[in-house]
Amino acid sequence: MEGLPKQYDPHQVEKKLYQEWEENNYFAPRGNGQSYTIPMPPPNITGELHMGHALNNTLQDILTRWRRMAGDRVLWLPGTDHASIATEARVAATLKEEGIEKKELGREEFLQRVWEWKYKYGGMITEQLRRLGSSCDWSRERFTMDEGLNRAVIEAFIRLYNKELIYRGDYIVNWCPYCETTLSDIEVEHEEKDGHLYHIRYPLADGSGELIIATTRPETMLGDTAVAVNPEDERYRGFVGKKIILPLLDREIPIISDSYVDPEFGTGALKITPGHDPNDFEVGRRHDLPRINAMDEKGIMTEAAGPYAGLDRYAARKKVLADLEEKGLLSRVEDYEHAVGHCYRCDQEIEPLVSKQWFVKMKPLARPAIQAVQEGDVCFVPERFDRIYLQWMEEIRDWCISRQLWWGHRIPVWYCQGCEKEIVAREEPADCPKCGSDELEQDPDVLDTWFSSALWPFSTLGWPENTQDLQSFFPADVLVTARDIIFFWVARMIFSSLEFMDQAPFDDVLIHGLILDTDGKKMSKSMGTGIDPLEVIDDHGADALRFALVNGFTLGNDNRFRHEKVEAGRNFTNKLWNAARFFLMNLGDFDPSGRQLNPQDLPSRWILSRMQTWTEVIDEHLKSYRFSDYAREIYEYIWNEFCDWYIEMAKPALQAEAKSPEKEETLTVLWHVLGGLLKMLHPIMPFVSEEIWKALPGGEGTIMYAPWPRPNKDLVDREAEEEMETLQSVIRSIRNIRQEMNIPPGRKVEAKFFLEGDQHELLKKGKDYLNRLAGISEYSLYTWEQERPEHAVSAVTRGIEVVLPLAGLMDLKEEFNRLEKKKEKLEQEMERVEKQLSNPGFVNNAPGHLVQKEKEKREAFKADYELLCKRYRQVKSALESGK
RNA sequence: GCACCCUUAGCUCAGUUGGUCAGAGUGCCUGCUUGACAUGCAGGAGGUCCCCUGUUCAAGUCAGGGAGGGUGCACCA
Repeated sequence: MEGLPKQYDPHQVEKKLYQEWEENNYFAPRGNGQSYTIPMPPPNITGELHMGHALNNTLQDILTRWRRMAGDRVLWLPGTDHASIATEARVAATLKEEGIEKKELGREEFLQRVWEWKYKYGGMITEQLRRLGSSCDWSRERFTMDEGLNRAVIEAFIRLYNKELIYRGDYIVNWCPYCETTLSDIEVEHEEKDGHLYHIRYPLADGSGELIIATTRPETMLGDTAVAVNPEDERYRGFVGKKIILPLLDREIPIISDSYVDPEFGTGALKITPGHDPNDFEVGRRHDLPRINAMDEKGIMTEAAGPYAGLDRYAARKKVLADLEEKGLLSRVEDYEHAVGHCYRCDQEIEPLVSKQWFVKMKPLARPAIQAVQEGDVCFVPERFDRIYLQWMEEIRDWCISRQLWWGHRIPVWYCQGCEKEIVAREEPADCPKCGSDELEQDPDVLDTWFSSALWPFSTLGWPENTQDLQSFFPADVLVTARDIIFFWVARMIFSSLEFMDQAPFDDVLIHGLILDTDGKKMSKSMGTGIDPLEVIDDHGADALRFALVNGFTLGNDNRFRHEKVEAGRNFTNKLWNAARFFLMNLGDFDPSGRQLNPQDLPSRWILSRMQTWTEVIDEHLKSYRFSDYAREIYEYIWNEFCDWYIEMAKPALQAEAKSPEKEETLTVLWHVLGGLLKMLHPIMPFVSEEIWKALPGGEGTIMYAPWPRPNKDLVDREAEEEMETLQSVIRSIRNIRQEMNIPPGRKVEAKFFLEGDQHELLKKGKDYLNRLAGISEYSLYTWEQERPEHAVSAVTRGIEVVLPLAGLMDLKEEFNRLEKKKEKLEQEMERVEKQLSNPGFVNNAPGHLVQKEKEKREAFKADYELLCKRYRQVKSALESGK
């Protein structure tokens, strides 16, 4: 084993281990423990692994590996999402580069190409997830467009349709003229834009005057069918019912009154364009106004726009303004900042447009979904996200689900060309059930991608079939996802699951924030500020990346990515690697497996006792999803307790050449503790923990199924912990003195300890450790009362006065100053304790154990203080007499 | 406009239900080729926990107000 390299090299390890895990099918659920399910948020097939994915999947993997070791029958179910718009746009763009237009290719041929593209590139991200170490069950991998999921989508559509929760109708929708499809409300992103508010004169038909209306979008006036004023508005009361001339087109339109109009805004007169504004659409419905589509699907003005027909919307705006100006109808232009909707995929301005679309009626579905969260069937972690969810759910509007795209689940509706009957069916019907015509045409549109994602927690398990998997693994235990997807996905899964499964899809929803760049900005591919997780893995290994992503972050908050954190993670893997190396180098032919733990020496009693605390603490953190605490704590146990203290203290016993009971016991304890630490580390650092595990005696098989450590009360040893703390404190005091006195590390010194009788034994036991860790060659023990040497440096801790006689090496004056500082500090602390204890409010109201604690503290301080003062006086008088 | 988050050491951030909570990593300073590890070891310096006012025996921690930074939702054209 001495062949182990001095530095841990993840490249040698990660690929090999992952392959082994996957080949052995370790990721699939096994055993007959209780089931534990996590549905993986399916990344888009167009996607490449970014830091968000890396964080998201690290968290899921931690839970998965932890529960698996704890004995659960764990299913972490992976897959990918077909992402209609993104994929269609991507493939269309690729074709365009070859000089092929999507429309020329035709639907069937185009879809053929998309599938080809999917097979070629769609698996890329799943390969990348493997590099991260994700232990999801690839044998159950699903794709939102695979056959089973398609069945689920059609079933869902039909059931909702039959309950009249899906309907088709003419409504105003969000339209992206670039993608040429509708978008749901949440797919529109509002951005504040500097624009203008144009005040336009509309002359009255009877020539008796004019009204001035204000608009940010003058080109839409071409579709105006009314001007509205508030019924309460005195200024315009006489105008209601009159006709007004729409400038440029000279169309006569009515002046109506509607309380929607805000008299305070602009001039108080509002142009009404039911065809191109959602609010105006509603006004139009109330007043039975005609709807004019002045703009088409590409944002080009239609025939209805008269002379402006054929212009695109931006050109039309310019021309409309120029013409108004020329005619003197533009009364005023003011700067105005307003929110403009943009397509979340292509970032083009969206256009409100009236068209015939399919919608899901949301109110009846939202009600139980609200209840589920209110009643705690679904818990958001952190809790505050339930308010965000509820607020959205309570104000939800109907969901437009049809998309004018080819790539996606085709809407299972056929229209009879003979009698116009609408036929909803699982399979293509042969003829119309009403009129018998066989001329049927399927709706050309596909469904919103999120319609299929909404079914993910159960469609992936076989629904609508009542499969074994569905019975075993539904509902899921946890969903881990990013904040920006709560509405798109989480909300929709909840109401879909309640509707189709009659149950919430998962118990807990973990919401994590974004990984920001070093400057605290959102990482952006186009800006080049993204950091590629794969590069980080190449440089430092997946374990280091995982650790960096989890350590020091709070669930739900954004977190800056820093290279230093990855380096810290890498250093940690290396530290552990070398601790293991040390153990293996000392192992010889010793086989610790099967040996009883019966620790006699102090460090062993101590570390085993500490380990019982670790196992409890770590488990608690994981149970409460405190990933950061888990990472920090395991780091601390390994580095600061196991490596810094236990290994160092184990060295004397191990250095004995011959086999000895001490040596064997120490090896047994080292083996046991190291194994336990590896297991507790495994969820977050799966590779290095497995690699070391395999090198340990008895480490056959995989750490993935090594039993999760449980606390053993018999090994808890408070006395050992107390004694160890004292010993550590003494060693630290000596190190401190040595450093301050510039004693070279190699130089051994002599010490005198002044202490109470019951501590003599401890110091005697500590001989080897004091020698090794504090450089104390010889020492002698005295009682508190005995005489101290004058020319010496001293420190007091835990009732022990450490005295290093350093005549010649020290300056008495300096020592005096040192003591004075220590004395002052101790006085301050004593004062604080004294104040607490003399406060009747505290003594009477605080819990008893806290009062007790303060009292004990007071006693301990007092003892130390007396020692310190005695020494202080001695040095002081020595100084004075020396003058 | 409404809601939420953040403000703690030079930097990046932890601090569960109020009671050693003033922490970690990194950076900085001082020593160290100590036979696991210089991706390391040892020691050290660094903070009005944004400000104000309350509640309490006790407040980074709770309440109210304010300042600065960020995000989401909704928009009156």
